[in-house]
Amino acid sequence: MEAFFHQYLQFSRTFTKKINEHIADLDLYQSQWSIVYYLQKNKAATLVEISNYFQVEKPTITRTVNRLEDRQLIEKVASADKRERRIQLTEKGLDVYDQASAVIDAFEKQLVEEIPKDDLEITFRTIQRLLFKINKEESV
Amino acid sequence: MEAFFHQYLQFSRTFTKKINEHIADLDLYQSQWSIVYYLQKNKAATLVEISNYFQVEKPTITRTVNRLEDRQLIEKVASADKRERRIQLTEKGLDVYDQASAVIDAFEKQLVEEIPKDDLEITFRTIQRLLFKINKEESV
DNA sequence: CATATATAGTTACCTAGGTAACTAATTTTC
DNA sequence: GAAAATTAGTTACCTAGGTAACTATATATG
Repeated sequence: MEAFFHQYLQFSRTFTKKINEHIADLDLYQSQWSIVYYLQKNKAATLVEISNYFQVEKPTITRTVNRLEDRQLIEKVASADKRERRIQLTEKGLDVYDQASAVIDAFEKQLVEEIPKDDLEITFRTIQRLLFKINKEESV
Repeated sequence: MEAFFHQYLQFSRTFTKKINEHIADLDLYQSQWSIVYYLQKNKAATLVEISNYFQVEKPTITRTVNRLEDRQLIEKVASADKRERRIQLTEKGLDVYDQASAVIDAFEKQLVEEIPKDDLEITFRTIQRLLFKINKEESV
């Protein structure tokens, strides 16, 4: 079973690295892209919503969002709750989304193109089950 | 297809986090564990051998190996080639291996126990194919 | 054999994940 | 309605991935 998880992490590292290479022209990184992607799909969101969606801790999200804000890819949205930091894509952010989206879609499609649909579905479902199981684990 | 890779990375993050929690008592981290594991299986190795095996860049390996050396879990092995830094586990390192190995084996087994063997095999093979494909990608 | 090239490893610095401890605002509870 | 508890986000600092540029040694080549 060691080999299974070893290989799993191997692909994860390589995949992230390649995504980074593909969007380097846009001065974007994979983790930044994932937030841009989320904001395009969800229009506006708080940091906690993003944190929950990706199951990534808040400080990590804070930092990445700050970088997107520095680059003016996102902007603040008014909110009744003063604790919240609600954000959305700017015009520039949408533009970057469009460009990155094309590159990444092509990359991902090309990656899976020769793999049988059934195998991909089983793989997806298996990872889903692993994810469900690992999330049920009590925190040690 | 976005969902596929999104979920893939999700599990990867959570898995690493849980491994870290499980071996925190041993003052070990997942990446340190992976090198300890490699050295137990391969007796002695150079940093380049480790770097190639995990497909992780040399500076990352240097740093992690330094931490293992600081903790006296590894030691230098004589080498004819003066450029090389050949290392192996110390007694203490072997002891930590035994302890971590037990914890991690149990964790991984429990994670996959309810998943059909066939599904795991297909998943393994599919990731293997993805890995092969992504490694063939010319560097952008 | 002297020079050029390749290889092993390190240093400096970037992004990205984590935890712990904190502030400020909101919600619950008494 | 005041005090307590919860929630949103930040700061500081840890490990872990990356690239670029470097040193030192070993190997190839003319």
